[in-house]
Amino acid sequence: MQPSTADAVWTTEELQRFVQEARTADPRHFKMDHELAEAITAATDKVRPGVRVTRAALELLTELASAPTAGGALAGVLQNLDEKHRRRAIAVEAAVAYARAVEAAERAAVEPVVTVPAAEPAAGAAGAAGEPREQGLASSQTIVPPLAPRTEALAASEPGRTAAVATEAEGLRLHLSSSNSTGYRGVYEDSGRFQAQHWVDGRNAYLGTFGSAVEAAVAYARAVGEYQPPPVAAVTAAEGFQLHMSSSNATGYTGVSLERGRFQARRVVNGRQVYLGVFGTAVEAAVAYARHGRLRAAVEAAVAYEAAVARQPEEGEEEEEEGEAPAPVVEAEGLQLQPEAAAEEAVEVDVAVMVAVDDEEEEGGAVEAVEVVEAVAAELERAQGQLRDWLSAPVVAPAESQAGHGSAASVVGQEGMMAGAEAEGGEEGEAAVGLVTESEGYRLHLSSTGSTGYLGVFRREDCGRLKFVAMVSLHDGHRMRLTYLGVFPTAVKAAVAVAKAKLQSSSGGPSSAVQVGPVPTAPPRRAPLVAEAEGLRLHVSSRSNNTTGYTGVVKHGSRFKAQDRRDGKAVSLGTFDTAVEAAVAYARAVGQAPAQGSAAAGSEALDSDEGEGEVVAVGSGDGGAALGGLAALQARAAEALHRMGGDLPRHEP
DNA sequence: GTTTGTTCGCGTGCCGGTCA
DNA sequence: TGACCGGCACGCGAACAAAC
Repeated sequence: MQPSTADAVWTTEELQRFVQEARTADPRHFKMDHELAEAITAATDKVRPGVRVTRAALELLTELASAPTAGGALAGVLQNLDEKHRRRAIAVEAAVAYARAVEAAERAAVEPVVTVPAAEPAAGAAGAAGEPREQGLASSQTIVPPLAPRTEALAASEPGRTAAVATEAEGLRLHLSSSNSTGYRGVYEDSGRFQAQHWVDGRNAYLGTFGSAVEAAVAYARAVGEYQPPPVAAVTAAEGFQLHMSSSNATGYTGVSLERGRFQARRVVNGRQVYLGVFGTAVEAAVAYARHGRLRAAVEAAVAYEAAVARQPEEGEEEEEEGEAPAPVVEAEGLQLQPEAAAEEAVEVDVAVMVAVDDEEEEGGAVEAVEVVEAVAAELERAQGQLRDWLSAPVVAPAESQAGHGSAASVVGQEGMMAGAEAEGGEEGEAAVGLVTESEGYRLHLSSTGSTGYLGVFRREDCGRLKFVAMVSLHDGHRMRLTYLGVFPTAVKAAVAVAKAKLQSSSGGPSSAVQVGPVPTAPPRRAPLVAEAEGLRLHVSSRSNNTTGYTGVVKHGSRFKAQDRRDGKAVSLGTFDTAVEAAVAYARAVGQAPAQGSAAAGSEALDSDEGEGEVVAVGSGDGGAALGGLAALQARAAEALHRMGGDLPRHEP
């Protein structure tokens, strides 16, 4: 849809400044995907300086900048995820936001939506505008802008590259170098990433590897002593969180300590230190500390509710539990937790509401949990770890996360493919044999860290009897909702409830990242090879000594390494959880496989070799959607950029 | 001879433990 | 609560082997 001309109130400079600010404000975010970071700059470079683009474009860029924290309560969840999972989630969000931003920029540049007020000069006055304007465009005229010229810095410093060389970032001056290919002193490109090094006393000090040259240059500038730290004390709130200030802490924030040049956040829970992560800035760490407090309050509230429900008279087995909806209104941590009979005794705990209970209120005793029994309190610690895993459900459960639990668990998580689940359903075998991966026609969500082995399933001992509590976290398009599903006599039944809930949630649209649902009646005998993924044709290898099935992909421990050959040397393209991801990286680096060549050939070869090889195509929207959409979006964005006269930075084949 | 796969070793930094 | 320390997993490149 074409925005109205009255909507076009932002200048290109404002957009570019916005992107730059976003990059410096959250370098970790942009570090996630170097190409995206480069491309977003390139995208805005394509818009002629001085012209106005739509407010919609800016809003999309806002979305990009806030991608790691989008979704309110969801951000709190993401922050507490394992870093690996979080990176992936952020990368996907960033990809989506990026593609939208490019799309908007494309609209602004290609479609006649770029407007210049007739009353003022086009470039100069518009470029000088520092603040967004909401009005004065009634007489504006619509033009089709020419393709944007490259910036002066870009043209002068790095012809052929799409990103400009910044001279300043994060409050310090960067060291430029005309002899260095990256444009920055002490910064070297290595396998598509940028390594910062500093020579001290004749030794080369490693400063870190970064996704962009600017970030590496910032690290170098810091190392040589030109870093001017921001006024930490002035930042008392960020990302919607009230930060915990501390006068005794060198960083200025409670729970934040400087660890080898980075900032580590920890929090004490039940007498134990909980590691919250390492961050580039003290403010980020402080935000993680505050965020953890809120998440903890949310978990406590849910568990408190569960405890209250459990105290209701139980008259036997699951039938009674499912048939009766104990509908107590429980107040815990300042929350009203009310069961909904219409939702099969589920109670929705609105995380967005829960996180509104700030730590200060909690610690001040303004509200107090209702009789959280000691057993529940002990369970909390375990539940927190499990909840983190569970909330990370958009990433398919690690394939080998359940070592020792048998093959039933190991078949789950193969890039969303419906792998063969040999395990027999039924709770009888769950303890002795291994985790059940399917039951009642549903594929169960496994957890690598939870005490029960299932996502969203919590173990609880009640009056000497072991019970299993099921909870599920669903995103309704606006915010995260934590839903209590009930108490079940077995972990499998609880896991089925979780799978059902997730399936119902995902059936509303194709965006569900985790493929749940009835298990196919005739699963493949082995994990099939994927011929296409993320919009790329993969290189399927027919070599007999290839163990992964993909050219350029080798097994590296429990993970998969993608490597390319350049000038006879092996160049690592990264390591990945799955062979498909590594194959995608390889295809992206060297180009796609021939249209109907290697994939089919590989399939045939495998078929002939073992008689059970299979090649399937994985499109976006299925189990691989979390990553699957990334390349497709990038491809779309690249095409858009190409039409605008530029290209995404890309590895040369 | 060239291309591709495997193995190995090193450096880095994440993460948990301990102590003041 | 903050600071320090150590173990270990991971990323990466180099060297070598194997296949084409």
